[in-house]
Amino acid sequence: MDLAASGLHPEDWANAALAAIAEGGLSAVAVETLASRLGATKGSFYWHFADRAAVIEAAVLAWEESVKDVIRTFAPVADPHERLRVLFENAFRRPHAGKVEAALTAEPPPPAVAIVLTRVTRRRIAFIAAALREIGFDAASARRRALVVYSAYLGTFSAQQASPRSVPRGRSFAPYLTELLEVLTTRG
Amino acid sequence: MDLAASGLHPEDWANAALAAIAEGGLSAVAVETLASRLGATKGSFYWHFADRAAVIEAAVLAWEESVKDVIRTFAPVADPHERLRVLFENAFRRPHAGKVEAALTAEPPPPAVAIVLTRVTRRRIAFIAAALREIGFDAASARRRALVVYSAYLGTFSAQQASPRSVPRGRSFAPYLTELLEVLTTRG
DNA sequence: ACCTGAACACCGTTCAAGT
DNA sequence: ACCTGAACACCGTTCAAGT
Repeated sequence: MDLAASGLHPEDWANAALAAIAEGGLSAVAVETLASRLGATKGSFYWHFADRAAVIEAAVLAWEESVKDVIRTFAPVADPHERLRVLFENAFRRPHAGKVEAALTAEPPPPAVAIVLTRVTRRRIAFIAAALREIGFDAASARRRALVVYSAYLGTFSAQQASPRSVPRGRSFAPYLTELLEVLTTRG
Repeated sequence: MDLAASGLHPEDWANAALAAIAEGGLSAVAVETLASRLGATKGSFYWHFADRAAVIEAAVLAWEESVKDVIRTFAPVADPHERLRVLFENAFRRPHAGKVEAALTAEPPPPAVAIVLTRVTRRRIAFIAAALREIGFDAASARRRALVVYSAYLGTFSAQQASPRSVPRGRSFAPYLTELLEVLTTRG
């Protein structure tokens, strides 16, 4: 395929930026790197975007769409326990799982990014809280537990990054996830 | 106090760098910013440190010492439930709680930083796991739960950063922490 | 409309010169 | 031993010029 074919679209830059964030964090979003990866020059980049911050915002919007897709995919699962399990199994299977979230929460983000990040976070917590209400928790404790579940989800990636050997991987991950969900979604 | 008094020590730079990380993430560690904050010049910085990475490493080592202090402070608490509660209450009270962890896990850190980060992570998980064993969990499930607890701890900061209004703050934080610890440290 | 390549600004880094 | 200030390199950004 001819990546350097004339006619690069903004989405091409945004996707390249999103991939860079997932692999190396925000600091990996370098205009020159993106350009050479797409077979273009820095000047071309500045035709499509005002600055580096703009392509990061576009990348984050693309990320939001992928999150919506995931939620749309798993929302139809009837059993709420099962719904949460497949949701998290899917999430943890991805090679760069949690990298975008980590990159965006590492330092105070620019306002445009913060807005998207907040939207995604609320949508996810609401999705988990809804499942917990179906399980039988009242609204208030469903919200509190949803936050614990989501925090444990985010934090597991951080812990994995911080000390890979401390976090179960591959074959031994399933029992860990089972216990995590059992503990957090069982009514006391 | 005369910050610009001649005789800046490496710890001065390291502490300034650690404060910068806590406030604005790794990208806030700018040699020129540190220098002007200490009333010195960039040239002075490069007398004490080989490069920017070196002061970041020194900052992370200072952070590790503060973590050790915290553990030393709370280790004597006899009741393991109480020990965990005061540990987390203390952690969440700090203004820049979780910022260093977030900054260091946002992207693959340089090897020297990764080593310290792993050390701190393992020490913390071991400390929590020990409390869970005292509570009555067997070694294997104490380790699994300790990881969930620590992940929830880290992730709560991320969620807070991502969507402040989604996370209880101030007066309403105590009940959230109570539920979190109750759920995670109660034997099924 | 879309892209190139050269130029400039900023900050990390070096270093000769000062005390 | 410790620091300054000027110089250089790198990457974000601009822009005149090309197709």
